[in-house]
Amino acid sequence: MRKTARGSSRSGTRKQPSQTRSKALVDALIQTTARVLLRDGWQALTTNRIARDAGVSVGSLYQYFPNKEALLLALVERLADEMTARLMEVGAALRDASVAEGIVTIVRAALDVSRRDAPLYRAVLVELPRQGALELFERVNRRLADALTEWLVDRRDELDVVDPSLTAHVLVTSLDALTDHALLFHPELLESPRFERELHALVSGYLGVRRPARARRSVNGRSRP
Amino acid sequence: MRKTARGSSRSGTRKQPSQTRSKALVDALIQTTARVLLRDGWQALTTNRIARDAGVSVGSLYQYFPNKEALLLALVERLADEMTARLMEVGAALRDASVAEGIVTIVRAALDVSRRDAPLYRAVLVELPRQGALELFERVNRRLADALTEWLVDRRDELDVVDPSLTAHVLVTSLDALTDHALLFHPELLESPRFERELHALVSGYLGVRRPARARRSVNGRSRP
Amino acid sequence: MRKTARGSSRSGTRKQPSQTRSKALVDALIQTTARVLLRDGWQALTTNRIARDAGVSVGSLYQYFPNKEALLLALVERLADEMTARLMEVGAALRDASVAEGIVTIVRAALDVSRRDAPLYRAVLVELPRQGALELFERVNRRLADALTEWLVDRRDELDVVDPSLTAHVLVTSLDALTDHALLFHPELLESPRFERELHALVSGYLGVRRPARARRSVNGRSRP
Amino acid sequence: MRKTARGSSRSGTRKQPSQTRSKALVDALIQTTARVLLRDGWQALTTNRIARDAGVSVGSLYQYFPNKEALLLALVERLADEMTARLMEVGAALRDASVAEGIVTIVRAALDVSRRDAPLYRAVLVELPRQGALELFERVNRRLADALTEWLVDRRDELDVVDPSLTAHVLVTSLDALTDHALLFHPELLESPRFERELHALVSGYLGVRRPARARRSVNGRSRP
DNA sequence: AATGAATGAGGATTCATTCAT
DNA sequence: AATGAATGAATCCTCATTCAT
Repeated sequence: MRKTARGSSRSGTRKQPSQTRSKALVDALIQTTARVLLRDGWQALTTNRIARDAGVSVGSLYQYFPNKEALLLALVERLADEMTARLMEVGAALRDASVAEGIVTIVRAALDVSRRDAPLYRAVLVELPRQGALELFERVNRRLADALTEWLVDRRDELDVVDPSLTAHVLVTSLDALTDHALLFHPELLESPRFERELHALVSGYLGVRRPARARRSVNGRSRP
Repeated sequence: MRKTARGSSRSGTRKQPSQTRSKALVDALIQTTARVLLRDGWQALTTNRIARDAGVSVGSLYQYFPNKEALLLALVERLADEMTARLMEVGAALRDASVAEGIVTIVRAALDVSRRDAPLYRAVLVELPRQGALELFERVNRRLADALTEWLVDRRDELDVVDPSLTAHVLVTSLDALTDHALLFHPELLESPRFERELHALVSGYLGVRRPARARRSVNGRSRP
Repeated sequence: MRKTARGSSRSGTRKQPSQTRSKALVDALIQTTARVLLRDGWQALTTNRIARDAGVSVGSLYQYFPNKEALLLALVERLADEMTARLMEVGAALRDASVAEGIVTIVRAALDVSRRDAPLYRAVLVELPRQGALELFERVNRRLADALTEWLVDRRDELDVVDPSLTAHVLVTSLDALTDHALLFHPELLESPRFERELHALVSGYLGVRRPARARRSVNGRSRP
Repeated sequence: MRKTARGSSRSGTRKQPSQTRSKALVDALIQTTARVLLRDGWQALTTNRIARDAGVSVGSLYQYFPNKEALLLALVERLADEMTARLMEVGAALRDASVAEGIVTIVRAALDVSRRDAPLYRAVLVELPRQGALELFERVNRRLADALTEWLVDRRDELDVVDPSLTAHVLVTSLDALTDHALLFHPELLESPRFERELHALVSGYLGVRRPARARRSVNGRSRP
């Protein structure tokens, strides 16, 4: 029967790669998927091509992924996991940060996450049409928002924040949306200090942290008289 | 031959639909494309299906569009044009608006544009994997940014703005990114006053306009009467 | 979606071949299916092979048959139709036949139907694993049984028949089963007078028509003293 | 490689399962084959599935069966063997049976054999497309025919039989064909006394044994006391 | 200009079979 | 002997595109 996938879970791997060998195979397949996507784009991304490039047979691919979609999802999942891991560090760094330091940390984190694996992340955002992928990235943001909320609560006195949870959400969403947007349409911005400065200003302004007028450009400077 | 288009121009209509009949046909095809995309999704969006639903033959479709991609692009183009038209009105309304009024206008415009044709816009964002489409939407933003730049220049005295063009760009990008993001992941936000309020706060803060009510502890704000 | 056939009827042709051209194509495909099945057997019966041998593209095949199964069913249907047509003639010939003539007619009909297209019929019986096919052949038998029932009723006085309908059914089923069996395991029997004679004896005996003892072999002879 | 078996003997087990363990394994595989065929049909009948359900590895399956076909054949063989065993008893019972008893015995035997394992037997008949299988069942019939021939010869005086061997063959073939047919198309008949009565009438008529009760108008029958 | 039947390369997926461990 | 991961040829079916009418 060609028509219906009879695999078990329909999304997710077909069998838990407990053995080392299997793990390596799954890894190779996901990485090859990324590579092919980057090198030759969406239309070159066929299961046969992936398998061949990964140095295995199609049969092996289907031993570990019930169908093509599952493989794609695994790629996205992996990307999301890496982002989450990096954001966990940000959360830790945030704990003892002053307001000024915190803002810098957050802005920098947003940029870093986008910069890292930027081309792949971009390809995934642009080329993969699937819904499920987007939800995974949402989860990543939720993680960061939680860490940020905590930080905002701790600095309630110094900041113009009424609802920390909402504010955190808006901040994360904004930064995510802005960096994603930059990644898609103005990749060069991700490397531009000017862009970082503007993000800084946006966050500062939103949080009610004003630097002296006419001195906006000194991001991190001690206020001049 | 599937992958390689041997048609002439590769993007844009194959012939200018000068006759009324042709124009109507092109319209019907684009609208049908939208309808099919909305009703049955990306997978159902085949040229044969579109032609049939539009009441014409595939041959006719290919008389006016060199290939499928061109048809998709035409749909996106039409959407972008409608947005631009609406933003032109915003630009006009902006001319004589005070700072406070302007901010409201801009925020509202961003939301309105996303809300209008939200399902179709969403479908296009989520389902169409093509690169070209995104660039079209960029053009729309550029239009708004220009109008906004002018407005910022005129109100230079009242605002904490050094580089109006850059500020306009960041504002437009932010709002666009935020509303797109909301459209994709939290459609309900587009209808929520809370979301509008936060966008408002973001813009105000970024422009250095403090709203007194909320300024529990305005670090450096000069409260205005 | 590759998995589910989205064709309309799932069994039967995808579109009514109203045009002459289409009819010819459908015919060619069915005949080619038969030819391939006969020449190279079940495993050679792939859609691509059939299309190629029929001198058309696979695409065309799928224009007229929603899937492989439908094509196979069409072949069986055609065979069943031809049998039915031939049996209609038998029904007519039966009307005015005497008891003795009728028995000869029926036995001969059973053999004729099996002999005609015997190899194809055999291939279909042996090789096509599908259920639906079998039901079609059942319909054919029902037709013959009806004609036979009428005949039995008309000759009630001369025959040892209590329930004509049941008797007709048993007769038809027996003859069908016996000839099918012969077709499958002893094809040579279909051409053997001996076999015909035995069928004759079976039917005669079942109907209570006894020929003089020790003279059983004279099938059609006028009884000798 | 799918189509071409490169195994040694092509039919029959690869090695004689001399050890108990091996015997058990072969048994398990055949039984599992039957179970899968019954539960999930022809399509689910893959070697991997069979092995898994039987609790062994595919490798082990191929240790004892050179290819899939051999396994299927073994299943059919087992079924045929069981039938043969049962028919041996019939042959014994026949020895001392009177004409009337013998007819009852034979008819009943035909029905019994079909009824036993009816679902599996049916599945094998309907679903297994292989040629070889059918020949096995032929062997079974030959066995019964031999026993029947002997019986006919012994009762030559009481019966209107010229060629016992041929008559036996026709009888066995008829009964087999009729019960198989019933199994496939009217399974309920196998349990119906009416059907048994008709088979009885068929055999009696064929053998020239008239039942007085029904002989409303026996054309030429010599009524026996 | 319009039609829509025809095309056919290409894609996802299966499964009998092998062979290194 | 047993395992089961790996193989890959082969299958069914799709759909963008063409072109004879």
